[in-house]
Amino acid sequence: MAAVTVRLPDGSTKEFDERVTAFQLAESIGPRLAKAAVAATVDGVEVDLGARLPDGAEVTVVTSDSEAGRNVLRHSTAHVLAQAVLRLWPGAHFAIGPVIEDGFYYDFELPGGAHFSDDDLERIEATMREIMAEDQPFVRHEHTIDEGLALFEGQPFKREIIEAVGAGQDEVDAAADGASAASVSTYWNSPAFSDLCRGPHVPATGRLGHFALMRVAGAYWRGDDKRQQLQRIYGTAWESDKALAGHLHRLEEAERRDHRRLGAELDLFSFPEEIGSGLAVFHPRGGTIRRLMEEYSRQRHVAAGYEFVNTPHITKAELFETSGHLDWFAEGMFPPMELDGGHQYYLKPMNCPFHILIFKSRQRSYRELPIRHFEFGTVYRYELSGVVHGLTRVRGMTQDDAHIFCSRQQMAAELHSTMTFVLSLLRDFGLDDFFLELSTRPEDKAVGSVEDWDEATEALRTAALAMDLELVLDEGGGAFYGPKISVQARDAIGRTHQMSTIQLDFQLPQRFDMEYIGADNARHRPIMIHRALFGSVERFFAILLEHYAGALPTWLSPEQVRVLGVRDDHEEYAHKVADRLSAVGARVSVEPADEPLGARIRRAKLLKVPYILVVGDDDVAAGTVGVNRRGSELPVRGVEVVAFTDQLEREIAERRLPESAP
RNA sequence: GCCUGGGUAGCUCAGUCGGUAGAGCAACGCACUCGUAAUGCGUAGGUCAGGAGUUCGAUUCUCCUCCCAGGCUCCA
Repeated sequence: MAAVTVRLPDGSTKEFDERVTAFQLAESIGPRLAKAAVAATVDGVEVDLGARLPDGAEVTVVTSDSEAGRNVLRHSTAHVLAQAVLRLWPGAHFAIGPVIEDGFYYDFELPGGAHFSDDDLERIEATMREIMAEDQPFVRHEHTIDEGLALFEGQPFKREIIEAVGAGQDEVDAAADGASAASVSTYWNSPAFSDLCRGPHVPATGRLGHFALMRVAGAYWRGDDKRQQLQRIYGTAWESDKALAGHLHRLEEAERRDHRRLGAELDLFSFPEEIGSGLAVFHPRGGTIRRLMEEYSRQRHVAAGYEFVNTPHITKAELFETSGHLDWFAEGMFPPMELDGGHQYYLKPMNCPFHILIFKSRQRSYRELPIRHFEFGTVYRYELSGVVHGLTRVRGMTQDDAHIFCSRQQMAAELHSTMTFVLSLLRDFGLDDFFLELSTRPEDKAVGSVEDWDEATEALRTAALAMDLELVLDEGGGAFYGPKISVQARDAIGRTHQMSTIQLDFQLPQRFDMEYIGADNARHRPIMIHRALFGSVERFFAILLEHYAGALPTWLSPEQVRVLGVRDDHEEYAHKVADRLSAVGARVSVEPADEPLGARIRRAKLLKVPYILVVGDDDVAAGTVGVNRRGSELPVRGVEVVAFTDQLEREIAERRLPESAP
């Protein structure tokens, strides 16, 4: 047999006397690599370790500690999950079991309409460990469509996937499940179990084991809410117990930062049941933070040439008929109220039509453009009960909403300055890791000419590219009336959040017959840009809270300094210090000495107050304070009041951010 | 809206195989006057989410509604 040469990622080559498997290649390179190997790529295609390598192939060994390798582990673990469920519930149907971020899931339908309970997860996990102990091989087979259908007799979901392929439909989706136009592939583990799958898989189930089942949930078959609901089990799998523990720890960390938990602990906001789902009230501390966010935003908007407007919360139905909202957004709106002899009034879900009416209140000249109307506009949306979530998905929210009306010639410059403005504002709040997403024309529900869409999309793209940030394309993700750019921010623990949106709109100006008089004395239609930088104040609040784990920068903290006297006869001095700080605009409180100092310090720490000042005999005598700064190990004694006041004043004025994320 | 799991004191939770409930923290009172993350003792606090049904009797079983969590679908 002819010698075989394969090329490795570092550019080197290796020769063999015969066609070796990917695993043999790994072994020939080193035992550690062979041990870590879970799959390989040959000329860019992922294959099993057992695959024989063709001559001249470019081969990469995929190891379990890479993202690709973990995905192989997760996919294989998902198969074991399915096998365990079929072992425990004979006659169960299994649907799909893909890899997702940090884990996997598998969808099932249990016989007799049974459902998984939390206790079942433990049983399933135990059975999975048995299967792993059995070290069953993953053996790949290719089948024709008919063979596949026969093999999955009694498994309607598998057959549906295969049938879709046979009918020449849905090829792309089906390929992911192990089917291509000509054939389907399966992985055989034991006489009792094989699964439709594209692979690759680890060589045997003994290779797995660092996994956990997380939860059960319902999920629609094929994600379609018209179709039946299946039982989904979520799990996670990693290359080692250490990596698994790390993941579980990250989940705990995220839970610790959960804004709903922090909102209660820090006494910021609540959702009284008496008011209704998704409707928040902000307590004094939360209200202070909101006020500070809004005040700073207002200040920046004034400087950026926005004008402030105010509009009501309800309106006659006709306004939303004109805007088109009742055609395409009605299900997102609260039902109408009937008033004034049959007139229907709606709570507003968006502010745009109101701002348009302000534009239209008199004739406009090109000399006025661009006109930028800004409002903290409170809107109400009837979110389905299952989607309401903390402050991030609510039924009543306040948008930092503005609409820019400009000429086509001004559009590019406006987009550019808006983008610059957005990023600058977000950075001032301490978010600095961004990428942009460009959402283009939705195929099925777009209105307006393709030329308009193209022009608008290009204008957005140009503005986005000028920001020198990563730009991701969201094909077909735009609203029906225009394309949009959204700013995505990564927070302190690496999660991404959609923040600002900048949306171009040719439609509403037309629907409302907006116009201005140009230099040519003719009527022209303005372009409209919708933009919200926080998105909603509530949501931005939640993101900031989680980003800082509740320890907001001093300038945003509801209570910046708490002064504690060591004994109650230090209280007079404590108040003197507090007055000095209040005089420079700081938010300060003094707590009486009715508890031991340690307990009072603990309370202040739990509230994440940036500065705790302790004053005792020495301080009264010397005019100093003891400074216990949030995040620092040791307090600093004997700081001159003037020196502390000066540095605090500077820190607030500069809106300084915490030195390191907490 | 759909699926699963929940709702017991202000918070975190225990408990009742159907006989109306308990802890820790918090609150309140008294004592303690203290130098950097929990002082001690005491008191009060619950239509066991709400409603209906079954039952001699329901916080417990059944049904409905509301609210919450995690998903699905949707979305700022």
